[in-house]
Amino acid sequence: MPTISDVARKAGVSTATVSRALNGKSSVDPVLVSRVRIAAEELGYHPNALARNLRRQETAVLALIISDVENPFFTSIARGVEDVAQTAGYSVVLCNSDENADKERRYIDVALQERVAGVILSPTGLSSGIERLRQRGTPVVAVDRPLAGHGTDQVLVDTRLAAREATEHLIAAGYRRIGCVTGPSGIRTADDRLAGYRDALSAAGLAPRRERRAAYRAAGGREAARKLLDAPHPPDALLVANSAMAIGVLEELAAAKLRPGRDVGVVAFDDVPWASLIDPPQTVVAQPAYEIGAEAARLLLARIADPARPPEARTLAARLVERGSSRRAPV
Amino acid sequence: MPTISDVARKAGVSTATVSRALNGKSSVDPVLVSRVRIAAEELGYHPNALARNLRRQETAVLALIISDVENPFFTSIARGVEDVAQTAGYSVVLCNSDENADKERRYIDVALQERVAGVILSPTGLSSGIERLRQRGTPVVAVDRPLAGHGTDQVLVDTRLAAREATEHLIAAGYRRIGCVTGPSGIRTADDRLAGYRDALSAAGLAPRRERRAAYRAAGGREAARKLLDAPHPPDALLVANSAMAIGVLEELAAAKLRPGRDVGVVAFDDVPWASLIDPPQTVVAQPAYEIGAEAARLLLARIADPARPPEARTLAARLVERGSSRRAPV
DNA sequence: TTGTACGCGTTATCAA
DNA sequence: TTGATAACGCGTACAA
Repeated sequence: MPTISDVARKAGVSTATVSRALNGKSSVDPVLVSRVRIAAEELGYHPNALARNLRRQETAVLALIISDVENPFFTSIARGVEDVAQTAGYSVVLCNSDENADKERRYIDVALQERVAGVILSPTGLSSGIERLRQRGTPVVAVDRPLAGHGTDQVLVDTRLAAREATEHLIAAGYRRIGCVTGPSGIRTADDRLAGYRDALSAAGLAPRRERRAAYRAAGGREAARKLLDAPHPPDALLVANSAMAIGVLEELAAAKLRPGRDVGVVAFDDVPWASLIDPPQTVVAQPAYEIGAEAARLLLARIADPARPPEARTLAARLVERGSSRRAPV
Repeated sequence: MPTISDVARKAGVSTATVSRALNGKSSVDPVLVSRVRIAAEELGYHPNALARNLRRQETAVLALIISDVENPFFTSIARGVEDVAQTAGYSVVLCNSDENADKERRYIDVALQERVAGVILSPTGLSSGIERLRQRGTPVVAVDRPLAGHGTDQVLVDTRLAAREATEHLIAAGYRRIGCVTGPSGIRTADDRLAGYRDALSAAGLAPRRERRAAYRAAGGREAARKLLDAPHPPDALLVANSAMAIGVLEELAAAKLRPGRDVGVVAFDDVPWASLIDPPQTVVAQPAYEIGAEAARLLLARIADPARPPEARTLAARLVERGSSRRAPV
């Protein structure tokens, strides 16, 4: 592990000159520059980022804290963030909070301790850790879910409206006993999608509601669907708030010999790659995940560059993609 | 951004005592400990990991460099790594090399500069960057694909054998014109799966081979499938080397009105969550992705603890999961 | 243009 | 048990 002074010694110059030569800041004699370059190369010298950042009081790394690495929605966001960050010379550290407030707090602590330049996160809940970021002045951008208290940059989707439109689409298709499978209370997207569902039902004068909450995972969807189907007046259609849950729901429907688009209408959030592959193809609410990530990264970089700029909240629109699962078979 | 000396001043002790109190190393007067704790809390003190690591000459972060964040196989690996690392007090930095040697090299550089404690990676190709890690003495574990030159810890899958068995399964089902859709030349898994396919064909005395390489993505699968299907004697079954490619292949088959398990047999690598959801359910080669990650993390931690221990290469087995897509309809 | 010397925030050594 | 102090490796005033 050669240091800058090893290089200096080998090149016959001072450490200051090595630093300047390698960073191309101040003007250095071209002859010395190449001597330094060669020495560094021969020694296999890699500048110590720890020391450099300690000295510079800044890091070129962004932390992205998402709630589920296995959810394609979030990995698409990650790609968006990465592409933008990359071109600006930043690295991205991906952290998986696993929809767990404790893990989220731990990762925020790590981000704080590592002195990352900024944080992008999809808040798990009320998110206590966030205040410490604010207090330390670390730039933060919330994605997918809003952060309580204003003054935060955010990139969200009008998910309540999207849920309402999806439900209205089911109503328009002729379904009348529409149910909703959503995530845990407290997770904003889960609450908003449920609210949108209720909006549509109320507007259409439909009752009663058939609602079920469960974990944002396949097992949760399976469980919720089973309970809904076992109830006295089971739903004839389902709005599912998350693609992982949709897997469980579809499994449960198959087990009950209920075919989507014929026996029961189904619309699920997120246009995953396999949505058009299943039979029948799945009607989905497509969220612009990649763009959310890219936009969040842009916002974060802008704030790092100018901490005083007014906070921005961008809301992107989702798009209903109609496929076979929400059709209603002729009676 | 309060420092350790702010805390020391406020608690009326030396910085050394603060350090000791907060790290619980040496024995400190309990009274002082609580005074320090309170002072730190009130100040909102977060130790500067940069300074700490610079001093300690070590970091508690692992870098995981994978070739595709959007591939469920790799995100499962990530979870395995994370779970093991977490319990050992390490954080995991996830990097997406995107099957791109340049990006891989850049991330290896970052890992080197940030002085991470160790690296787990799925090598993109010949991987030149790796030597610099070795040379610097940074522990490395290869996953999914081997690293040229011995002396590296590795966690692999006997993917050639798995491909052979999958092909034999198709043969046993009655298919005779079996084709193979695999990834780019140079990516070891792509090469090995192709080799396994050839093994089976040779052993059964079947010819000619119907092979096609393309990018490990849906578009690649689509393109490969189309070319194979357009050929003079199109295949009656397909072995697909990757789940992303499988999406493209299935789309292409649907477009050609070819139904898996009836018109054409299909086996694909990786038991993705939706494999049993499509119609017919997809026969897959299930790789123990989570376990690969967990094992790699264990190996890495062991090497960090003891750099002198002999390198280990673990090979895990894949499992063929028979479902509908590889059945052969009665003639 | 180059070199000397200090400080970034910690932890570890050594005395007290 | 505690405190003063020297590193860790780098960037950058300041002086030459």
